[in-house]
Amino acid sequence: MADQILYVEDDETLAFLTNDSLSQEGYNVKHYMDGAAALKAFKKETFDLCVIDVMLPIMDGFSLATKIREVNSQVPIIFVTAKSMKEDKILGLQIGADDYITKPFSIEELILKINIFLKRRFVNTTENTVSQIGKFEFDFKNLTLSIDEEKKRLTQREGELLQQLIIKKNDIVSRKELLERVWGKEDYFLGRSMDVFISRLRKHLTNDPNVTIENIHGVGFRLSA
Amino acid sequence: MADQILYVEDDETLAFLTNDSLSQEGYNVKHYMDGAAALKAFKKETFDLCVIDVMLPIMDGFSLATKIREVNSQVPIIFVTAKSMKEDKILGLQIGADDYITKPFSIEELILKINIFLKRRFVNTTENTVSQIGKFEFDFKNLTLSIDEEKKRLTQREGELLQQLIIKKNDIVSRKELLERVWGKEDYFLGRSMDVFISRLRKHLTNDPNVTIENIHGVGFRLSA
DNA sequence: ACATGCGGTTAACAGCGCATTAACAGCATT
DNA sequence: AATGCTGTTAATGCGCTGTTAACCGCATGT
Repeated sequence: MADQILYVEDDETLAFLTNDSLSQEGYNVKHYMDGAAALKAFKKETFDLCVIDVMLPIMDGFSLATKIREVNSQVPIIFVTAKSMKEDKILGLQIGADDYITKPFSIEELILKINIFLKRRFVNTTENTVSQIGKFEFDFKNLTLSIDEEKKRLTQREGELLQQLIIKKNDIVSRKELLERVWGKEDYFLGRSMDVFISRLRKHLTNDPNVTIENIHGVGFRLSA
Repeated sequence: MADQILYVEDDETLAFLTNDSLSQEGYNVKHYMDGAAALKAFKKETFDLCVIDVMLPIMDGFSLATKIREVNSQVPIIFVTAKSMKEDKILGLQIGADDYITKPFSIEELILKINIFLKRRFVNTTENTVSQIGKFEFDFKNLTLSIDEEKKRLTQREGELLQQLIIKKNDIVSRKELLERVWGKEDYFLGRSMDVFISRLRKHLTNDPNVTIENIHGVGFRLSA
């Protein structure tokens, strides 16, 4: 799911360019020409980050930020200031902006700033680590494998290996790839070690006969559900 | 308790001025002339934030940041770059810097950036001072743990550790994360120290058998209720 | 200056978990 | 049939964990 960005800018040419670049970066950008429209949108949808120009018709950027903060005290806000004016910066940051960028700015710099906040948030929020595999529910973060109200605990290695197999569910994963991703390197003994773990995983997965780990001779394994 | 800032800068005049301003702001600034000295200090003491010049003798700012990240993946790092060099910025931010500032910078701007991070951290830890955990009621601010009209007093460290476990109730928290959040950094002895505290917490929590701190071998702990 | 108490750290040891290794049986491919 | 690959179980041993107790620094009180 792409991160949704609220972008408020009245200069149409700049907005078009920025919107384009951010979209190419993989963000879902919603652009508004004035603060009132932006605020209305913010109240209806959820945004992961806001980029707001300070100089705006109808409602200026600071007022908009204040209104946004009333609804949401967490969402990161980045201000775009027309000139380098120290007082404005301070005012904006006190309102609860998290950063600002001065026109003219390079699009790379803006992307960097956006990434900083979205990366940080990603660390804080609980990543979706639960995958469904047949009748099982596997929680990678908590290393649990559940089926029919029964919950098993896996070890770290078991979990990592299962995770790798699930990522390529119904596809073959080569021994080499598994070894590198789970153990970091490959040699003969680690290979045998992995076989032991495959064996244990199979035992863990017996409760749903539709879920199987099959061996592809000389190549690797395939988890199918 | 004043926030402690690690400041690495080889230009003595600039360092003196900055140090002075930050001290007046109420920060406890420790200044080092080179990366090696700074790293040594970082490993010995706890810092709430780092301000690092990129151009340094002996060990450059990026290398220093990398080393710091090995010990502590959480502490905010602000880079000071001599020129506006895009590649360097990107490199620095990928290493795990949280922001950067370009020379020459106004001291107000630096203070603003510092405040953003320290304020943010503050916001995260102060909300929700009373939490319910099983039959217990834990008041983080007052460091009290109550059950059935019986009230126990916890120590500061016990409280912080319990708080971190409660925040991720029913989820695994890694040893690394606990160490960084409660002790500010990680090493072998602090790890053992933490085990002692886990042991003490378990003793405090015996009155409700449904509340347990379980160990996830080689990973961390999980408080379940 | 000397006790006292408190809280956090370090030391020491017991115990256990789990990845690895070994060993052997069975299977696939040639 | 021969060879290499895989499945499984069991043994081994390292490293992680639980716990008690001693220790140390610091603040407070006498």
